[in-house]
Amino acid sequence: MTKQYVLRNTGPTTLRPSKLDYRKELNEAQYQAASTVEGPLLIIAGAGTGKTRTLVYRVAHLIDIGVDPRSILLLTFTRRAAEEMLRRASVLIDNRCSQVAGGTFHSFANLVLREFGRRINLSPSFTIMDRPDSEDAIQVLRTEMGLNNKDKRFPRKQTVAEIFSMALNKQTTVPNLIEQDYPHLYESLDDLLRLYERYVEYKTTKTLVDYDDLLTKLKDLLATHEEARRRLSQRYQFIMVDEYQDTNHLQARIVRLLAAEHDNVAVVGDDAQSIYSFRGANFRNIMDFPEAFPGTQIIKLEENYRSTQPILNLTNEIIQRAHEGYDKRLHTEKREGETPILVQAESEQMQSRFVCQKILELREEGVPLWDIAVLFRSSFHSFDLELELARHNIPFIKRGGFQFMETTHIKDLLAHLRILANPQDAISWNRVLLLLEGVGAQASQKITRWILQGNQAVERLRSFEAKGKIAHGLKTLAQVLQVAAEAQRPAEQAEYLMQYYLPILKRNHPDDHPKRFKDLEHFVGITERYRSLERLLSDMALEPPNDSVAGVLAVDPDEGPLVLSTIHSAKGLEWHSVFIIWALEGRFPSFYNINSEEELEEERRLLYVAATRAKENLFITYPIRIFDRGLRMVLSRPSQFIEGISEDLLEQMTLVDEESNWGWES
DNA sequence: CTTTCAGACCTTTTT
DNA sequence: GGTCTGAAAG
Repeated sequence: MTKQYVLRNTGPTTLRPSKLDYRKELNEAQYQAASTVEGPLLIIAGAGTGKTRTLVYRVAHLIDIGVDPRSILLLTFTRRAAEEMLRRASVLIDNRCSQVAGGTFHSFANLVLREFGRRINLSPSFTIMDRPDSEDAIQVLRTEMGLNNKDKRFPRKQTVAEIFSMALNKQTTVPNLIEQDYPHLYESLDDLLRLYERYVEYKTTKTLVDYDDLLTKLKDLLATHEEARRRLSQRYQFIMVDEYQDTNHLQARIVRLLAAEHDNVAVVGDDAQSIYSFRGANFRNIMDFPEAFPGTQIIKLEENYRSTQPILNLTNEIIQRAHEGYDKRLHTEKREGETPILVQAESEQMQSRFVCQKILELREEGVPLWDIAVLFRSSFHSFDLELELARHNIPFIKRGGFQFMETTHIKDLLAHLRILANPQDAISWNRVLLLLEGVGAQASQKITRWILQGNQAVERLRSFEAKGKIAHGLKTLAQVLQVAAEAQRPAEQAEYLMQYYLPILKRNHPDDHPKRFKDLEHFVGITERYRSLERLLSDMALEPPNDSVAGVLAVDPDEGPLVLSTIHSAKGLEWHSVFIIWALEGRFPSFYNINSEEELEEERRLLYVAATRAKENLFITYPIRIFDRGLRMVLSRPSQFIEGISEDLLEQMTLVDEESNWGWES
């Protein structure tokens, strides 16, 4: 058989004029952004200015002029965003769009490292640790090092994990970070540094990779292996990055290296919508882009197609009060519209009742539930509202905050699967062993060490000498893992392991195991979609299904549910009507983020992002005089971001309780 | 010595 | 609902 050499249609020489008739569909700036395909391009796109639309046309245009879809890389903030854009591009052109490489930086790093990891001594079968996994590892090492039974208090594992991660993402060192942001932990600095060293070593020996490693290792690969860099850069001839204001220096560096061969990079972002600095994101990345890429063309999209003028008047005012000067005033042709409304409620309960009642009214007026969203700063802010919605049988889904993948029982089941995929995964062994009766922290670590000393993990587990209950538990576990390993599909393995896990579930959660069981079944359902266990596990770590199961029981199957979301998870989305609840000083801005000007500015941008999600109606609500148990203080002032805004821009409203008129009744 | 259980405390935002 | 602590139980 003759060997074949595939000639690929990439590079500018094959470009031909586009047949796509998109000139009519885009305004001048959008058209420029979509059709400028070569060289570095910075698109500054205000909220609702058709940024996604522009990117969609850009992808379609590239393919239309003959670019091989496989040589296009579309980096977005979530995988769903990439999928959505490619779906829309497919409608414009054809299915070739599905061959475009797209996803988050982390998922892209995952793919590249599975392919090229060997070059930096990383086994391609590495397991991705999510944040709780990192915390578990830190916990194990801390106990091992005897750091928790000293007289001085050691920071909690979450804090430790956050410090380690932050140091990398903010491009600083642990000592510097402690000095700046955690001065109260200064006395633990030496221990933290030793722990950090152990943590790095631990991950390496166990073939574990955390979120930060994905980016760091990809950067290292590109920076130090010229051959890999050249191959990747030649493979991805046209690179696009969405939400560039929320990338950090590592990601910027990765983009720079990936584009080394051609400089064909288009980044899109809005400095006024940067809301991820807690993750090391820096909106100055946007400003610095032209320096990293000399000859950058800059295009600004300023016409808003989403919101009515009254909504824009308010959002312009909110961002105008920022100290960092964003020279941005969005305008729109959609002049008519309702003035946004500020609602003061007596109590949290009244706030929830108002939102429910108004939602039902909107629905009567013909606004579908799925086109309404309730947004909030922190995920627990919606707890009371969730109860109220349930009372009115209003179906909803909740996004952001604590996820279903992070619940104990799902993580337990997942740990069993992870052992099958990576028998070196000490974190999962530890978790799985702790579930056995009679096994605590000491025993589980001892057994884990024993297992990892050999190659045949399950055999090692069998040969561990134990007595009574423990011995029995280990035998059963070994047997179950062996049988599960022989199953073909991930779903069969998950189902089998779930059966084994059920008695443990009942024992550990006597009160609510039926509810948790439903979650497990739901999870097993998700695994049906996968043929490869490795792929399943990567996806669960990088792009977990992020809708909670709670509100899925829609009353009317034709009508999608109402959306409850943290503002962070609402990024890039839009709704007919938007409620922003808890606009209360201490909650929004969050009490934890009022210590510096930068933090406060980010909170303000967060409100800006939330308010610019609305197309027609915007309600901002707050309950007055609330005792916050967590903060142990009374919150009684509306958010500083909306205080003193003129009534022309934000109409004020107070709630009157119908029942209070019946005072004579009781 | 290790596990288990009861009670106190705290809860930002996410790949 | 989670984590951490201390004390009882194994």
